Amino acid sequence: MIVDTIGPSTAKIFLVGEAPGKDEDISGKPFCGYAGRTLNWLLGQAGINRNECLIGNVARERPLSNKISFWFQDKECTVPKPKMSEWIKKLQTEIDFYKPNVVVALGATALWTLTGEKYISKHRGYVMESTLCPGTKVLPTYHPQNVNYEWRNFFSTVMDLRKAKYHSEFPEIPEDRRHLYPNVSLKEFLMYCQELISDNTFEKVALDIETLQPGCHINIIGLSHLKDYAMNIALIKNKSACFSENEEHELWYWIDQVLRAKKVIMHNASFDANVLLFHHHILPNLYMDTLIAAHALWPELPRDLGYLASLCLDIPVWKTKSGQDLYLYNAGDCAATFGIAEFFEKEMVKQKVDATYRFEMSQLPVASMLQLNGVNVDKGIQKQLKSEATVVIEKTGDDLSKLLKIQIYDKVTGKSVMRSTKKLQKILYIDLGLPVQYKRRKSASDPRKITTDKEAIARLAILVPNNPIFNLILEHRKNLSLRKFIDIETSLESKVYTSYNITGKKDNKDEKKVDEEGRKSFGRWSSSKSIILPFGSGNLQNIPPIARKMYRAPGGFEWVAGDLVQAEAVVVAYLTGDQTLIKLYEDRLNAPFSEKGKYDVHNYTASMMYKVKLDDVTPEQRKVGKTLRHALAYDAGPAVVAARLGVSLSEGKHLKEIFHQANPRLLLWYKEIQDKLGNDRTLITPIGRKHRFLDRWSDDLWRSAYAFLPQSTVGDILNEALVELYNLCGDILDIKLQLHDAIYVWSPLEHREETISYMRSCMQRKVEINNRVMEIEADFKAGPSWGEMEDVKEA
DNA sequence: GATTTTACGTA
DNA sequence: CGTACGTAAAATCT
Repeated sequence: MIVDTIGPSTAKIFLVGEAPGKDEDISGKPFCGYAGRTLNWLLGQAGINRNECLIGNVARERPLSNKISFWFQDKECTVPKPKMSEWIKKLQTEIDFYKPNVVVALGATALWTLTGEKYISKHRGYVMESTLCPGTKVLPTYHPQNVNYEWRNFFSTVMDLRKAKYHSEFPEIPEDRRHLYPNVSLKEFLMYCQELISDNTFEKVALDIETLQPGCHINIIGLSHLKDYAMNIALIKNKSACFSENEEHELWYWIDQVLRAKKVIMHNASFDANVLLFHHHILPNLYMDTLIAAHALWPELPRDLGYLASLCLDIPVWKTKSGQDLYLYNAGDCAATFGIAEFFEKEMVKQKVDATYRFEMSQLPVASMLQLNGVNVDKGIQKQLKSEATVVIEKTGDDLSKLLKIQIYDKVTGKSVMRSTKKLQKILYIDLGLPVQYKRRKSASDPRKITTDKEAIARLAILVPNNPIFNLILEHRKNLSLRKFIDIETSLESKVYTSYNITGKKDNKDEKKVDEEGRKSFGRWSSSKSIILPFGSGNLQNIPPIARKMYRAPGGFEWVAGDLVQAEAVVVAYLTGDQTLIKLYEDRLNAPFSEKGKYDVHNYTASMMYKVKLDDVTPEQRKVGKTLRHALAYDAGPAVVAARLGVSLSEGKHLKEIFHQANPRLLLWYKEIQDKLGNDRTLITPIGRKHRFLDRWSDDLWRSAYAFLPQSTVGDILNEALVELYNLCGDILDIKLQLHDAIYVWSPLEHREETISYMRSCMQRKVEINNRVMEIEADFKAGPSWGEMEDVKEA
């Protein structure tokens, strides 16, 4: 059935979708099915009255199997079939006739039809001029059906529709008021700096640098003092310096003056400010990091400038030709950063996230210090560990070669077959005919995937007893993996470095993937390769214990670590209001060191589960208690419990049941979280950090939410401690690592007690949860290397 | 050569 | 159907 455009001829907004679906095909009306209901809801959120809009689709008939490509001649959907061409002309006529103030392109097909552009995620939120109807204003956003599939796009779509409502009041396409001065002369840039300094009406500047690899040498530096003004200058072109030493000296002098005199705004100061400090010894008067502000406001959303500008500003897309004119691109970034900062100042107060923002900003100095200081590697031990791993790899490889009668190593590349999933699948499941193992699925509706991961190999080892190959495979692969952590490049000072990311690293710079990847970012730091000092394995938060041995303290010093004991479990106890458990933790905290062993939460759990006295709990029962305490804080399934304990599925189910009987508050807490999510999809931690859960309403979302509160709370407590420790004794204590719930430092051998005392006073923080004051105990280890630390016994 | 998938390490 | 994170190499696509 033909589905034509409907709505009042006086409409200021014209909503254009893709093609009719099943319900539309039956009724002959656009957006009357599932997608239509979503559209109504989105419009409601944006304050738009559907009855006042023209609504239609590009295609007027339902395509075969609902695939829009049916109406195109090519897979890329850029060459329409004759029928489609007619419809496009019809749409053009309608727009020219009704003259709406704004046409909202819902989805990629409408975007392409109206503007000739592809990639909806790159263009959404940006006002464009229609190429189909020149002079007509187009605002692209996601198709409602996409919002049904990708719930995280709901927020962006509502923001876009709000912008559309604003733009529906007038027909004019806003002109680009930005004055961008890319690649100016030295004289012009110096004048700009000097004017900025002498004019006190401008108190803020935004800064953005571009750098060359390797080494992150600045080749472009840009400044902006207004949201529609930016200037930049080139320092390096074609690998050679643009200025003489004296000229460059003068340039940096004035940049330094500006960055001291003004409140400086950057997007990702962890990078820009660190490069300025590392290469030019400039310490800007940092006022706002828009990356951190975005994280405080919307931790669940992308944080790249292009995305943020689409939400906060009304400017044209400037990232489309990023490869072509780096100078224009940089100037656009500077101006956008300035504009976004203005928006964020107000929005953060409005959303009451300024405390979270200030807290994250306070973490920048210590994160910066940790990145630039690095961690020393003992080359001798590195070599020894590498050869030990190699011996195991070769031995297990040879044994496997003999047993399987195949060549384990590729003679040309030297690579092991055991790392190739495809080849190993063939060996195990086809050549040997072993039972095929599948990956544990996230949801029962997901497709089953064949796997040869270590869980699968371990299962095979049980299914096929007395076959040595499984252990050999596991041992072989484990050491291949371990060697990757050991065999790393260090700097000339034998150091490795990491970049600690306060907001997490995933920033989805890739426009095509912008709406795919999960963005959680619960407030814990992540650790990734430093591009300023690219030495080491990058992430220092996932080094295996054996590889930690090569990180040794220098003569006269030792590693000291403070660890928040069972931190997440303690937070869960306070959150669930489990009074017995809380008392146990409090008693343990207050007990003298020698008596702490009496207050063992896993013994207690086991005694409650098995209804036996504390003293009668067997080690086996304690293990069960420990496993369940951990797994069920995040609502693990019976299969996982069973697998972890090596028992049957029914036994796993039974254990879950008796655990919940013994800990009834946990299930109530789950329910409480679900109810809170039901209100506004938002949770707030005891520290005051907010997170919205935008994923599809499911067990998955709930489990993620259960994890959020304890994980984020512990992360924040530790970072509060880290900031305080750095501010208090950063000059006398050498802080080396942050591992989510632990802080590692180098301490002079003779000052161990003082070090621990400082660390304890910073780490054991009082936090109010449910009208009780929680304090998580810290315990301490010390030793010559990161991998050889022993508990510090205290009197 | 670029992108996606698989596996694996930590808290 | 624990969560979160980042990296490397293989597999796959263009």
